[in-house]
Amino acid sequence: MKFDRQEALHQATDLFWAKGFHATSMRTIQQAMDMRPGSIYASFGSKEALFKQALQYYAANSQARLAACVEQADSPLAGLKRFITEVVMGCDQAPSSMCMLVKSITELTEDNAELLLEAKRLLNGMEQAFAEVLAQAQAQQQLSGDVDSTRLARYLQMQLMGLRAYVRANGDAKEHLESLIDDVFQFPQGES
Amino acid sequence: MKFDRQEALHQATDLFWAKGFHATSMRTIQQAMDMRPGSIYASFGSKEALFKQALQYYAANSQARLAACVEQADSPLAGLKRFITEVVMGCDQAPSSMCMLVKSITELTEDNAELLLEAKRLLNGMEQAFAEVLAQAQAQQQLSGDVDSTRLARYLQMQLMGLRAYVRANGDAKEHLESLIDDVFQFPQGES
DNA sequence: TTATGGCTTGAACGATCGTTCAAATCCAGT
DNA sequence: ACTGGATTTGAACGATCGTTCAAGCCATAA
Repeated sequence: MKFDRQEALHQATDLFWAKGFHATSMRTIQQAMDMRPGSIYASFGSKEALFKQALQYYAANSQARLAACVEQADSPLAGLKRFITEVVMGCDQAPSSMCMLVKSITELTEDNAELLLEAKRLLNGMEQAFAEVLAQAQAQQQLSGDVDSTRLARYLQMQLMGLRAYVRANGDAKEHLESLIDDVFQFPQGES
Repeated sequence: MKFDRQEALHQATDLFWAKGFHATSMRTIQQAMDMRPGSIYASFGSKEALFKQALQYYAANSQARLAACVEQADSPLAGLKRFITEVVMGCDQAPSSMCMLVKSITELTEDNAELLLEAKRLLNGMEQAFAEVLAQAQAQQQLSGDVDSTRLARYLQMQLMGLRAYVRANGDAKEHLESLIDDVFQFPQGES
């Protein structure tokens, strides 16, 4: 039976996502992966390197899910809304209700500067993906071309961060989520 | 020279705030407090107990600063806006740009259930303080009485979470902060 | 069957973790 | 100056941390 690198990385990602970088020990990772330390270090290098690859794995997955939503839906905007709804409504079944990238940026300091930078970089990639979908919506006249799609994406990202953090802090807010999502999708039209 | 419990707790709070619970070791706390382990354990009990008291110290401070803003300002709403502006604009000089309560709720899991619960409880207290200020504004007819001040406070808290998390993830967003704060203060007037 | 080369194993390393406690120190009351 | 109780000290504990590596295992080629 050959060792499945992808599956092992998936297990590590879920663990890191749930417990964070510092609270996850290599011993629990060894258990979750069903691998011995030597093999893990041969495949992934170190705990930091493994975490970095987990971040990348997570980000790639997220972007793929956004792309799938947009492709399946009738319009870019409907796809985006569906993605956000799925993320927010389903986040109590995920390893953590928070985005793993945001959670990592929250936890990490300059003591792990490289990991912090990578998480920021990947989160920026998500924001750009949002911006591209919004630009698509503008190209199809589903959204006014007056507003800057980059600024809209930034606004959207901030709202999503607030939403998920709030759910994490106060889980019984699920009753209000749909109306909050509707609020978020009434984009601000003001200048600046 | 008598040992200053308040000052020691302040140092510990800033350290926990900056680095989080798991990444802060008792040894660095001993250094920051300039105290030996025996004294710390005699005064605070354990690392968990110390962290809990740090959370309470932080929350009390935050509520006091909100109260001071409201008292100094011309109106409750102006005070609230001033508080939020101060928090958001000054958060790059604080130990962390994130609220310590939110950061703790993000980091902690059921492995430290008691700390997680306490952080949620204290954050809820902040939300209630917001709601009280908003109710004051309604009583003075500065804000429409049609909307539920509790719901408005929840919305405000979520926006503030998003704002600070976004600043943490993308520090060069400060140019957009004022307009974002203005957006936040155009409360949603829709039903439920 | 045997030799070879790469992968897996798990005991063990030094460092650091949170925590304890006997000894040293301090200070108020006589 | 002396004493007694409270406080402070810092060495040391067992546990666990991330990591290493010699030894064992197994599939393939001769």
